[in-house]
Amino acid sequence: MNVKRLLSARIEAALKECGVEAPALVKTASRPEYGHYQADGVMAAAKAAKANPRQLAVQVIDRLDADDLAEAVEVAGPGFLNIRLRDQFLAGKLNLEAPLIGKASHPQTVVVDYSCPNLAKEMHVGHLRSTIIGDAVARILEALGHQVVRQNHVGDWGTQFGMLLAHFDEGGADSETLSDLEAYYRAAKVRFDTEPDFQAASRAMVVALQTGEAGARARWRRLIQISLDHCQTLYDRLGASLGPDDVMAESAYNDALPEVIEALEHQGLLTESDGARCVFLPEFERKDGSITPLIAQKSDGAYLYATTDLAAIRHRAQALGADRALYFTDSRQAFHFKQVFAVARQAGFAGAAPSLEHMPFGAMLGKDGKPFKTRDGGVIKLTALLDEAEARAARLVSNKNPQLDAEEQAMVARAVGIGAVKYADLSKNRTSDYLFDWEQMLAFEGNTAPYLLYAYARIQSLFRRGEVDPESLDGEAQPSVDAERDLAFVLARLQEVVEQVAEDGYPHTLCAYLYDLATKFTRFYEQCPILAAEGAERANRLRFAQQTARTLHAGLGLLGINTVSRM
RNA sequence: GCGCCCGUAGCUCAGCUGGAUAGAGCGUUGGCCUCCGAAGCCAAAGGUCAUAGGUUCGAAUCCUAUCGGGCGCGCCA
Repeated sequence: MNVKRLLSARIEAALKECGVEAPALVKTASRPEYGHYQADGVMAAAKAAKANPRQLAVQVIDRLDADDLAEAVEVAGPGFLNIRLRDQFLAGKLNLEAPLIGKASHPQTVVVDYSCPNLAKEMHVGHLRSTIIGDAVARILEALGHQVVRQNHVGDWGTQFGMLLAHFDEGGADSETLSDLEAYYRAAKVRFDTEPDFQAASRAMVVALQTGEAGARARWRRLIQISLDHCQTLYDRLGASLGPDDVMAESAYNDALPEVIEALEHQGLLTESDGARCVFLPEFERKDGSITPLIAQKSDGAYLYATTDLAAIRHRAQALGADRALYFTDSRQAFHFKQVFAVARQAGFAGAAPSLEHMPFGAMLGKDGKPFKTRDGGVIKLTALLDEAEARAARLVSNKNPQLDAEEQAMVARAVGIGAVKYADLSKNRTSDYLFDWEQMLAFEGNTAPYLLYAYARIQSLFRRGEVDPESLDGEAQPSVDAERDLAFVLARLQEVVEQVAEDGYPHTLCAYLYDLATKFTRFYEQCPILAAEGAERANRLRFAQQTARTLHAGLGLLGINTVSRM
């Protein structure tokens, strides 16, 4: 149950009885001495109603029906409502047999467009953000009972494939030597830039591909399959919930592109400009009175990615029946999507639904604050990053826990290393630019995945040592001392945090929540002996431990991070 | 030139539709392992929230300008 929403509803009802319709603006209290939640909406409501905020606050409390959940609701300062929850109410949220996450009352169909690498190249660190953040949001939406349709809109079409296929064709490589896709791409690029004959062959190959010439098509299929397999290996290694069925490549829309143009034409949206067919929407007017066009078809007749994106929107709205379509791409494409979304609405490709939401993320910068590149101007391959992460974690594990057998050490190193990389990315606000730093990305202390995994492992260790079967624990955890109350309050907030992320697509709030949880648990653990306690107290503290373990496991699971019982 | 995003502690970042004394991690300093795992805990130092105005009972948050950074802006994706 979403406690925040429950409180908001109660307070808004009370406000309404006072003759004011206004949002309650409930948030977790800014300071612990203010209680659990605070409602700031009364002040704004009083302002709008030209009433005295403190007087209105008193009236709201008089009419507030919250005795079942709050032990105290008080007016403070200029008109804050401070709310302290009852221990009993918190305990009711901490039932070991109840599901941790409640389903949405109105399940939606949500398309999540993420990862989307270009198949001409190897996946590199730049693909992490879309893949990891999109995956977390997809999992979260699913956990809330929404129907999620993953769409891996991979780039498998366009001029650069002509180059690769020509290289393929001229004996520059065969499928066996494609194990290093990046090197293969670079080799082809060098030839393209230096050999006129090769350049001509490349262009011819594009034409052959587009006209459906059988040989070219066959080679193209082989090439993208190799690349897709490479991606899948990385998805599996990363623990991304993407599979072959989620691939909806650009080329899949090829047949729909003429229809898109036709539809635009039919609605009088197309204008020819310098030979290209464009859509000029008044909302994209510049200061000088000209309009930034969306180019739907080039002067040579070729289509562009805007056209493909329009076709994709039509597919998502009409064939997939999406209520929402979320796009996890970098923020440089913000204007592109703004245009495409506007044109899609105008053309009727999307009606009232789906809501089209670009979920942008910032650029990756180097330590110097400049756009990130390696010394030779290249990029760091994803494989290399994950190798390094696992190697560092393996050293640490063998150091800290040498008694684990080799197989378990390797398993733990994977969980810790991969988890650290993912968490480093997930824990930051996605919209800000991202500073790539090995040390920071592979840190194992402080607010990191290993810290959360460690808290979880300690709980499992506790159960082992106490010979407690956590599955056999049942009932509610009852808080009675402050360390327990603090822990209980965090545990009770999972639902509201998860719902928040489903709405706005910012998984870093879930990370912050889990870190807070692990911190509160560790304090509880330091202050409240569990196994040394006796009888009902011991049983109760074991319930806190188990509820924490369940929440950590579920929360990390939503982020796509696996827990380990020993590390 | 126009547009979008950003500027918070030495470093990396939070700060939720304006709200109470701006918070974490790393790093630094000092404590804590005969005590359920020290990848941990406790404590301390550290901030004119880029700058200058404005709106407001109240501004890191909203508005304007300036400085600084990143990114976009008709036939790449």
